[in-house]
Amino acid sequence: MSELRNIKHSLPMLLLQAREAAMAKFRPMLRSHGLTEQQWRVIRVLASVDTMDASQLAKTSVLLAPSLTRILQHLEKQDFIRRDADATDQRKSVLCLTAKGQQIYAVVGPDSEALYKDIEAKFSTEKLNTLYQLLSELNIALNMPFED
Amino acid sequence: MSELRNIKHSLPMLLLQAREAAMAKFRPMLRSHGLTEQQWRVIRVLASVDTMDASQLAKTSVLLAPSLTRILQHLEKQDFIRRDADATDQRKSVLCLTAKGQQIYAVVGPDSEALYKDIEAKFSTEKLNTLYQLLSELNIALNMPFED
DNA sequence: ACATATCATTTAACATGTTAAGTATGCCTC
DNA sequence: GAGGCATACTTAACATGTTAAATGATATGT
Repeated sequence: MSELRNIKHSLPMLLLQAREAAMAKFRPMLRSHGLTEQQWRVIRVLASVDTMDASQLAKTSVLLAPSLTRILQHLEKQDFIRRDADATDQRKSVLCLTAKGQQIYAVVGPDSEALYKDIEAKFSTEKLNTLYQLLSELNIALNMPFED
Repeated sequence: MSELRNIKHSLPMLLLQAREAAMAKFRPMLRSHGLTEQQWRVIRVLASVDTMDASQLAKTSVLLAPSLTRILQHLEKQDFIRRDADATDQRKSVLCLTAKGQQIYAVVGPDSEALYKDIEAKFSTEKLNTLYQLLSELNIALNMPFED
């Protein structure tokens, strides 16, 4: 009935579908551990760094600040993370995993890794590497300040 | 502090970041027309087909059924869409754009197309085509029933 | 026809996404 | 050192994401 760009050639739609396909098995796995996808992202980032302030954590885990606020409240209540005041800037919260947080990371990590391996088994390593490269380049290109 | 897969090599994370980058300018544009990203997806799909039932609409616009239910209620209240009963199956709703729906599609469409052109200007057509191809292949590969 | 399973959609409940506004702290300059 | 601006969150309000369960209609087997 209409022209315009076919939805199959819409980059955001293809990215969305691809992500859904890639995540499909992750969510049930995480749910079986009582975690959401986003909570796991936060735990995973904190597991890789010892300590991080909330702003950086939001960027690294690709969450907006209001979402992160709620997720941290949740994780703190469950004793997976701890927040300390920054010594030199009272505005900042410094987050880290508790022992319990490190423990669940150790439990969920292998399940997560296994699912990544499944993906790699279904799609050639070469194509996957090309895809990584292109997505990285796209991220850089689109974040260029031209025409902003 | 820990090993495991670097978050920069996580396919779902790269796809999420790429999508965020690609969508960044779309949301403010759509908002200026009073639409959300998801509402626009529904309108756009309906504009391309005359008529579609809700299940197909959900698949095509990459929305889960409960989300689509709410979005359709919203769009119906604003008189952008109309729902009719399916003649042969009372369970189905058949959706279509109203005149007002077609009108907003005609208004927003060009703005949307302009933003796609911006993306294409920042990333070579060749790379974009490779990316489309790889994403399509990934979608197919990941939806294979092996190991399900 | 009847029981049963399946399908299409909706509702419910809770978590997150998104934008705007609020609060508190730090920085900077006059 | 008071005002003004920026930064680091937090809150609020509404929309969507996600899973489970409910509802109603249809297909299927006996």
